[in-house]
Amino acid sequence: MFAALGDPTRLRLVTRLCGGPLSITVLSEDEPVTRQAITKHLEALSLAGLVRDTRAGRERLWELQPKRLETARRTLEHISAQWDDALRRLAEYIEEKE
Amino acid sequence: MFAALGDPTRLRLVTRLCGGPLSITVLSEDEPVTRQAITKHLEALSLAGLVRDTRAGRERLWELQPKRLETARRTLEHISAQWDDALRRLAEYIEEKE
DNA sequence: CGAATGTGCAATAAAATGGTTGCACGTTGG
DNA sequence: CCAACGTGCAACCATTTTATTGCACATTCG
Repeated sequence: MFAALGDPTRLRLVTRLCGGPLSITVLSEDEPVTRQAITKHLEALSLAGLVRDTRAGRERLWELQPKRLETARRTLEHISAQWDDALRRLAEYIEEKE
Repeated sequence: MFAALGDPTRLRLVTRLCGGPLSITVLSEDEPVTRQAITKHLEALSLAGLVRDTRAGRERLWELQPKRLETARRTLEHISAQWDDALRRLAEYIEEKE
């Protein structure tokens, strides 16, 4: 999932989808790459569980699926917390030594 | 930075560094790839501002630099928040319509 | 109906990525 | 001192990723 958000184009797509569902063509308009490239990026995001698509006539609408964002956030929090612990232990160790 | 955390080996390195600074050789011992590969991963993490290195004699110690993790977390929070807003607006819109 | 629109699929090309080997160089400890 | 250890650097290879082009298919609207 971090890999999915790691591409600048995909991160941009995610932020644009914050405003609500959009079609492939609309998403392509403000990007410097072709529609097909955008499709592949959306499929990558879908594989990571970050977005999902709905068919509406001849359009394919993509929308955010923010549950996975929560898990990513928790992972980062976990790492931060562990690091804080490590720092605390290190401080205690130094104090003990002196 | 999401790209930096996107590689499984690098994410593993980050979690291992939660316990405190470690040298390249030590980090390589539990990984299936060569020391040089680990070096490249550490440099990628360094470029993203996630870790930093200190020289200690002939060793090079790497440690976490968790400030950037905070900004990443905030980014995810921001995206989640925007999405919540969008959902709320959508709900209001539908209600208004009926 | 027929043209325009929105999309899907396949082949391909170019670039980035992840990994390796081989060797050189500084540091440390007996 | 010198052998072992920890690291740096460069060349190189394979795979994956990113993006393109060309064409086909379905849907909508005048």
